[in-house]
Amino acid sequence: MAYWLFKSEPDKWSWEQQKTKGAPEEWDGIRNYQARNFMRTMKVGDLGFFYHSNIGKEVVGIVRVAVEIHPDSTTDDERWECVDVEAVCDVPNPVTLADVKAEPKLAEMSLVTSMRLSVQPVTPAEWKLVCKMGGLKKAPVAGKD
DNA sequence: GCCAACGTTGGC
DNA sequence: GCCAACGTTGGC
Repeated sequence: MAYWLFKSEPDKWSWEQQKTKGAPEEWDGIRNYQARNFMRTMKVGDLGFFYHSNIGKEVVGIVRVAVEIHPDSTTDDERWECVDVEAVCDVPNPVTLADVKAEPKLAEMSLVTSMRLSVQPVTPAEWKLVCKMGGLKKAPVAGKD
């Protein structure tokens, strides 16, 4: 079981839309091999941060992988695949990019080191710390319902 | 809105 | 298989 971070521009697909959906939604539109390769390794029950890029630049919620890798329905190009994710809970105090950069323990986070990667892995230590910074009393654990 | 970083494409 | 040109992402 693993932890991830999913980036979305909120004017394209926001956390509010994800929550309103209330059901698994395709994480489609990924056109980057590295990001796709990470999605290929995801398992049902893996958890991820929902990050708003451009507007907000902050971690606003937590999602769960609900459906493993399958073709991206928004393209006929068979190279592009995606997973489905569903909203789990809010991050009560959104953790901004500035917050992450200001925390030495998070200096190695992909969010900082691989700025343009839209789907990226998060280590268990990073997961716990960002959950704590976000005001969650207990960090959700991947693989549990 | 600008521009730096970086991934992808295509000519050779 | 190199590398210049180009396109996109995303912070500022």
